[in-house]
Parts: sequence; structure tokens; C-alpha cells
Amino acid sequence: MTASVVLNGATSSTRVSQATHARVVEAAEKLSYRRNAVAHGLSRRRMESIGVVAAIDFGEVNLYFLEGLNGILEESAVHEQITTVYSISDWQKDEQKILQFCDSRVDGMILIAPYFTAEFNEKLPKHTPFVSMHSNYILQNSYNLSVDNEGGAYSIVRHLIEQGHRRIIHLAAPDNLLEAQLRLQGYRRALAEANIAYDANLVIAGEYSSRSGYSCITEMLQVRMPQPFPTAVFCASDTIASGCLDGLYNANLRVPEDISVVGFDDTLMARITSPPLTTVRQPFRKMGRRAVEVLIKMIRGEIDLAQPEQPSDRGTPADAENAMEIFQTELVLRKSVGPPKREV
Amino acid sequence: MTASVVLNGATSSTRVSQATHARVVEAAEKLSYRRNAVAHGLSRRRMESIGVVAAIDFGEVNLYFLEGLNGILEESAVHEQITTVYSISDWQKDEQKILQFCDSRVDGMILIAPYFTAEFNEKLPKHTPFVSMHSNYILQNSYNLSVDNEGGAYSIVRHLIEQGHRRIIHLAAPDNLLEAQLRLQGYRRALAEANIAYDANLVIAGEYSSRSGYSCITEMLQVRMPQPFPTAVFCASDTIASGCLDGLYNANLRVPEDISVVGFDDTLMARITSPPLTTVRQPFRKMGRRAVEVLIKMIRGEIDLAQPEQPSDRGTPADAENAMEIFQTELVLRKSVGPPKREV
DNA sequence: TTACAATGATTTAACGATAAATTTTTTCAA
DNA sequence: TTGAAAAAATTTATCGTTAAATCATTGTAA
Repeated sequence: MTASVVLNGATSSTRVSQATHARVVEAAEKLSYRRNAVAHGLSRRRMESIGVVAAIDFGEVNLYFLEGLNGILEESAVHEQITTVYSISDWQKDEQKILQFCDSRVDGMILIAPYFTAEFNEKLPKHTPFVSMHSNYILQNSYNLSVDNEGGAYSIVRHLIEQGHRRIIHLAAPDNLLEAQLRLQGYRRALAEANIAYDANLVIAGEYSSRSGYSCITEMLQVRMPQPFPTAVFCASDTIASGCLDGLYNANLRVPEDISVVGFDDTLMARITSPPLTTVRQPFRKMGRRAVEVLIKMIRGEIDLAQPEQPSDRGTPADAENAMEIFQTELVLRKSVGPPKREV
Repeated sequence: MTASVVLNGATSSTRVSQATHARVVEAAEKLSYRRNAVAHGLSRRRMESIGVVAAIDFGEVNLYFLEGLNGILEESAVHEQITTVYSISDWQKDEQKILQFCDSRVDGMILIAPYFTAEFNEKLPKHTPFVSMHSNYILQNSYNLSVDNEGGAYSIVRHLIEQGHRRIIHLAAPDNLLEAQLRLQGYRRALAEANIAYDANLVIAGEYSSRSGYSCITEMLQVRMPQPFPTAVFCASDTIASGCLDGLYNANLRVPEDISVVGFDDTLMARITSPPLTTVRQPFRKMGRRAVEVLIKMIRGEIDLAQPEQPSDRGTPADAENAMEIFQTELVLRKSVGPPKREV
């Protein structure tokens, strides 16, 4: 007990004299004592650690995830929180696994790009605070951090239009993803605003991978062969765009001279493709940091989602809307966009 | 107790009847009981979790780290181990932090590319098993997984020589790193074997970043201006190579027509530069998996480094050499190498 | 019937740290 | 010198789980 007070600063009523204090410190030094975090956690009912659940694709390095993770690690280091990464392969298949992770090893969880059903949402343990990032479903009883997908898509398509493009392909993400739907909406809004008719033939949905980008653009060029020939491609992610670039290269189309290409995300990928991609920056790192900030507040009980309304005399009532934050995107101009080529 | 036996399979002498068993299961279901991993860990003195310490550069995404981490996550999922990532910014400055991580929250540690002094090595807690990957120092009382840096460098430089190159720049890594020294040695061995005199003027040491690659190649071209003009560059990493490619592009040198470039690592980077890099593949993922395998054996006491020699009658004595495994590299041929250009 | 398994249920102690309560010792004013 | 407050030291109970021991049934063979 004395040791606990001296070395770990336990807040007991125990008092200890200078002499004893010194003796304890000395003994601890000699034995190179180190507090057992597990026992400490059990006693305090707080492990000072947070969990991150993410579907890291085992087959391919997931840059998207890593940028967010870096933000999380950064911020949790500041708060002296230990970060545990729970890696799953599929949100649907691994539901049981996710529940298992909530075993009081961590005090709260950050879910990166979860893909939930409302039923599963119900099953999440009530005592664990959750923060979601890039969720495809607005989680109940959780704090959601999202990005303005619609606005981001709108702004980059608008940028293409401002450069003179009017025939713009969209290599979309899987259309069961809310994110993908919003990006498509942004694309359509920009077109509508410029009085460009929406042509479903120019939109093709694949998945988030460069392989998919490659095959979709190839199908577009070789099978669909839209007329008049498009002068730009809006890809739903940088990864898709990188595959798209390969496909265009194979088709002997130069970027941006013959055709312009833009991505979405601004991961490392966008900087190292050739040409580097004009894209929409998602503030992954910032969101990761914010996720930790919010989660810690939830753990400390400073944010209570179950109690959306505060006593009326408190001024600004924290309402249910606060359980969601939307981050703005930013247009990043690089070299993959040029003016449209005159008709071939 | 009964619940513990029924639900968690505790190996107590406690016996439970069919009826009680059913009642417990039902109650657990109703309460959606989930074992408290912390209490379990305290009692069993095993958390079923491993820690990974890595210096993730906060400023830039670290692909190198991620590939290894993916292997680790993959394998630890197989063994139902929880993986905690401890991120530090500097191995020297954060020594205290590293010691703090050994707080029995994890049963063992994997160190990715640690940079240790012998004194610090001494301070590592004896009760925690350590496995190092890509260490720049052979850790005592730990299991070291390394890659054949010398051989890898040798093979790729030899490949350049076989293509006809004789004037080969080496953009080296920081020379306080064992790894960098070994790669330089491999470079020299390949040259020596082909009777090419070593020219210190062609070697320039920077650090592992594309910025450094850019500035080193630029200095080489604009300041040192070696004669006869080199026809190839051996970069100590893919990241360096990517910067080098930029520098060459700026200098209006085409790769591989005017000059060939090779890297080391075969991270994602090597696949997406333009042209894609011929490089040396490090089996990151495999090493990550192996690290977990070894660590788990150490935790279970199946590998005991303190006891390198087994009783003589046991056949193959596990000797101290077993505390180290060296992985072979593999040459990956892509598009960044061509025959040397005739003298300009 | 007694004895003795076999079976089921309950209790105790431990993991290491902590909070609070209790006991012991010291200090100092009356 | 006494006595009460202050300081120091010690004890007890708890966190949730587990291992082993003890206790209480039941059934079965002699």
C-alpha cells in the first residue's frame, strides 16, 4: 500500500514519512519495480487505453487506414493512452469478433470506416464508448466523424468543369456505400449546376482498388466507348485513380494532355503517381486526432450521448446533432488536370 | 466459479451438472456476459496479447513499417493474440517510454527496426520476451530477425553490372546504421567481383526519405559531377529512389534510357513510381508473421534464450546462434533498369 | 446398514494494485 | 504527566477471474 502511494500516487488516506518514502523509492529502484498495468486497471476500472478497429485489407497495404491511424497514435500518445489495433477482414463476417474486442481491455473504441447494420449497432455493449470515422452508417449511441463527401466530389468536378470539361467519366466506389452515393451526388450536382446532362453511361461502379480502377477504365474505353469522347475522369479514390492512370497509359492516352484524371483522398498515392494527382484531401490525420479527443471525453463522461439534452439553464444544449462532426475537404491541385483536348 | 468453468472453460476441480450448466449459459446470454479480459489476465498472468514498438515517422507515412505490421496482425489474429502498437518517435530519446511499455499489459514485444545501445539493452526487463525485426544491433536476450542486407545489395548491384553498368552511384542510408553499412558492403563486393574500382565520389549518404534522395542525386549531378558520367544509381531504399527519380526527371534524364535506377525494400512505393522500380524485396510480411510465431514460443517458454545449451543427450543443441534468423531477399525486376547509354 | 466412491456445489486464497478504515506512534499544548 | 490531535503505519475489502480445497449430496457394493 505504502509503495502504491509513493510510486504510483494512489489517492489513499495512507500517509508516509520522508524516511519511508525514501526507502520505498530505493527498494523500487533496486528491484526495478514497474507497476502492473493490468492489476492497476482492474482496480481502477480504467485501462488508459483505446482500441482501434479497422478492416485492413490483408492483401494490399491500406494507406487510407494508415493516415488515420497515425493521427490516432499521435493524439493518444499526448494523452498517454495505449493504442491497440484490432484488425478485422470484414465488418459483416467479423461481427462476433468485434463484440469480443469489447472485453474491458480498452476503455473505448474508434471504428475506422465501419460498415454496420442497425441490428448490429444494437448489440454493441452500452458501457463502451464508440467513435466512428468515415462510417457508412450513422451509428447510434456513438460519436460519428465524417467527411463532406458530397461537397468534396462537387468541388473537384466543378474544378474540372471550370477547366472546360463537359464529358466526365466517374469511376465510382461500390454503390452500397453511403460514401460512394454521396460522391456520386456531388458529381451530379456539379454537372447539374453547369447544365450538363447526366449520362449514366459515363458512370461505372467498381471497388476501392487500383485493379478495379484499371478494369473499369478499360471497360469504359474498350466496351462502352462513349461518344463524344470524355475528356476527364473523376475517380472515387486515389487508389482507383492510380489503376485508371495505368489503364490510360496502356491505351496510349496521355494525362493530362489527352485526358484529365482526378482522385479523392489525397493519400500518399496521389503524390507519387505520375503525373501526381489533382485530388480532394480528406483530413485523415486531423480526424484521427479528433477521434481520440472525443473518445477520451466520452470515457471521462464529459460527453454523454444518452443524455443529449442538458438542463435548460445551461445555455447551449448539447443536442443529438453533436454526436456527428463533418470535416471539410480541400481541393489539392497537382498535374493530372489540363484543359480538354479538342475533339479527336 | 461455476460460471467461470462453464463459460470460460477454467480448469478448476469444480464440477457442474447439465442443469446448472444450462442455467449459467442462459443467464450469461440474458446478461450478455463477456469475460473481463483484464481480470482474466491478472489471474492467469497472461494477457494473450503482444506489443509492437515502432518508430513511425509522424511526418510521413511509413510503408516499410506497415508491411511488417500487416504480417504481425495477420499471424497474431491466427493465434488469437491482441496486438498493441506502441509508437515512438525516436529510439534514443524514448528509451524511458519503451521501458514503461513493459507493464505486463502484453506478454511479449516485437521491436521493429530498433536502434539500441548495449547499455539500454541491459535495462530491458528480463521477464519480457523480445523479438526484434530489422535491428541495427544484435539484441542480447532477444530473438533477432534480420534480412540479408549485404547479399541483397550485392545481388542488385551485380544485376546492374550484368546489364553493362560500371559507373554506379550509391545513394546510401545513414552510415551509423548497420543496415546501411551492410548494403554498402554488398555494393562494394559486387564491384570488386567485377574488377570495378570503388569510387568514393559516387557514394553519398543521406537518410531514408524521398526528400533526401532528391537532394542527394541533385548534389551528385550538380556539385560532384563525376566523370565518366554514371549510368546507374543504386538507392538504399525505394523511398530514396522515388526522390532520386524526381531529381533525375528535373535534370531531364530519362529512366531507364539515360540512367538506370534501383531501390531496396519493394514496398508499395516501388510498384507505383514511374517507371516502376527494379528493387530488392524484403519479405516484410513473412518476417512479421515469423516474429509473432517466435514470440509466442518464447512466451510459452518453448524457446529459452537464457538456456542456449540443452542437455547434451538431446541431439541438436539449441545454441546462441538460434537467437537470430536471416531472411533472404529477392530481386524484383521492373522497368527502371536498362542497358547503359553510350557515353554522352 | 456401513463404507466409500462418484458427483455436484461451495469456499478459500490468490493475481497486484487501490481506497478507506483502523490501529499505532509521535508530537505538543494544557 | 496527561490527553487529544497529527502523523505514520497497518489492515481490510475490493476489482473479476481462476485453481484448488473443502463440503454436501447421492449412488452402489459389501
